[in-house]
Amino acid sequence: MNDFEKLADLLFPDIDKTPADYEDIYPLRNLSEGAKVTRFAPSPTGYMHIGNLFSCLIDRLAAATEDSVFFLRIEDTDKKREVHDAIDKILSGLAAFGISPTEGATGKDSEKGAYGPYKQSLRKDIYQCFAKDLVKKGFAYPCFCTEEEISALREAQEKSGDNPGYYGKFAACRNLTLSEQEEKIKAGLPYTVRLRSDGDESRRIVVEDLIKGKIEMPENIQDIVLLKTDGIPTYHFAHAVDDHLMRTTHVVRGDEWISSLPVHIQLFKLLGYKAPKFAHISPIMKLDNGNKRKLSKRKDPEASVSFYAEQGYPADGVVEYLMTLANSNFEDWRKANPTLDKYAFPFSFKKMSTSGALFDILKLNDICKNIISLMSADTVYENTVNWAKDNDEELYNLFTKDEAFAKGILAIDRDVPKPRKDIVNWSGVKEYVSYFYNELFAPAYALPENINKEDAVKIIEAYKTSYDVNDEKDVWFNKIKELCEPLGFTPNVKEYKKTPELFKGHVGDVSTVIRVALTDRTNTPDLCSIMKLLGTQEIMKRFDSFTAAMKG
RNA sequence: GGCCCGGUGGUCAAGCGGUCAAGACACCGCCCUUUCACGGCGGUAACACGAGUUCGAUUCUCGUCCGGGUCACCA
Repeated sequence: MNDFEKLADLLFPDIDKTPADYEDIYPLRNLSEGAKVTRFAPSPTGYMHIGNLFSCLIDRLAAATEDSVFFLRIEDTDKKREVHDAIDKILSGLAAFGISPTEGATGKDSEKGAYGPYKQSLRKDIYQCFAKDLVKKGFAYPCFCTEEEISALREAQEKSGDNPGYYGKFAACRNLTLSEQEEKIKAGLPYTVRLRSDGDESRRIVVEDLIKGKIEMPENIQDIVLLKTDGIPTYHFAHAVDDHLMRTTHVVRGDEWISSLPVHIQLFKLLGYKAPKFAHISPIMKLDNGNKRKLSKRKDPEASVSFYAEQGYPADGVVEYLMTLANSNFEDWRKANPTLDKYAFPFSFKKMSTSGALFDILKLNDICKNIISLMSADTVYENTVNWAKDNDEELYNLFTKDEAFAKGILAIDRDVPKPRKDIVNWSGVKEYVSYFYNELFAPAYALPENINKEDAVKIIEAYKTSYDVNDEKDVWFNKIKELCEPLGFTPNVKEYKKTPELFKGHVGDVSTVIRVALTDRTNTPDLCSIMKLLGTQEIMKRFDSFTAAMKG
């Protein structure tokens, strides 16, 4: 037994499995040609960033074939940041956007799949086994430096102009003798397990990134921490071990990870495994004082996926917007296939942008408008009620009190070849329907400048006598036209445009008066439909209030 | 500062040595029209800069500038 082997046993006396054992426990997956294994691996902080959703969506999109695997792994290696029901939050967050992993964590203490456990905190023995193996081979060693010593080292390096870090001649614990190590361990000193880097700064690694293309960087020379003092691995080590054992084929992650690629490549090499393919995605940015920056958890509410739920954005709209950011040809595809499932879209890593896109809420709005315009009134109703239940009690009560009435409002100019696109999100529904409900209707009656109050009163008084709620649209409109001439208006818009000096206005102005009297707006959807919904009694009541207000 | 990545209209972006430099959102105008919306038609607007390579550069190379990321016992 050599010194490395003795050290390994000293460090990990209880670990008796070998990496080969785990090879047998987690065999190669039986995948057909073209199938991929992707994973979403968040840390359970209880917060889901729009960028998390984005990369998760890419994972889902990449794992498109029938037997592809898309699993959820919980990276709970930092106990300081862990939040209580974070896993359920992640799961319900994904579910809200219609994404469900095919394997991995399914709840706080549950999971499915043969490559688990999928919670890193449950895999301690596995990491230690691989760490032990590395120690045995001389690729890792215990480091007894304290945090104070490490930060003192960094300060000294900053002063001397050396690159900061624990490496080469600065790696104090790198060349401890076995007896020195043994002494410290027996004294109970806490230690981390560090990589004994065999990297050489003058050599370069080359990675063919699926999105960015060829990435070339100097080899890693840092003796990075593999296992923290509590025996739990750092991200780097867990990533290499897990993604190998779980047989991940494609690692999709934010491009802030590119800088640690040399470490990861080195780890896979030292462990003796083939590295997966990498796809590093650009962050979603925002313009701030003329500068681009990543959407920030602290400063930007729209950075959190919960923002979109609170605002009542349809989940599909958010996902489809993200898809246009992923592959801009998605828009064309959607136009050509308006009803196909979005996951039928032929996603391509190559078509992903290499630079960070600015988040454009206007574009999101447009996509959502289109999606909602294609929904049936019933669907819009259901979604609005669901949203209002948690976010707008007044709207919820109004809508559920008379379901048919609410659906009637939403049905106006819907289910036609060219539906209206007024609704961007469910929080906007209230404003859209407000004049239908007396609880929300507080008219100020702002008439357009070209119509005076006296004429307005005359129009309404005349119209009151002829209106019949049973009139169909053409009869209804003819009655409004008939109002025109006796009052000095013309039913003929073209005639008015030719000789405006002969008239007080045209039929459009007359309708506007009726519209204002009834809705206090100059712009609304089809007035005839609105009036049928309001009913004769309410109409007459509103006409009276209007004329009273005009006279008073 | 070291190391990476990036830079086409206001935004998202096609492009991959020869194009009048697509399209979408936003904006403006016109048409349709009882209002608004929808829809249709049209418009304003871009290859960061400087050298090279080439008959020819948005496209290839180098440099400059600008932006972003990263340099933890966080992921």
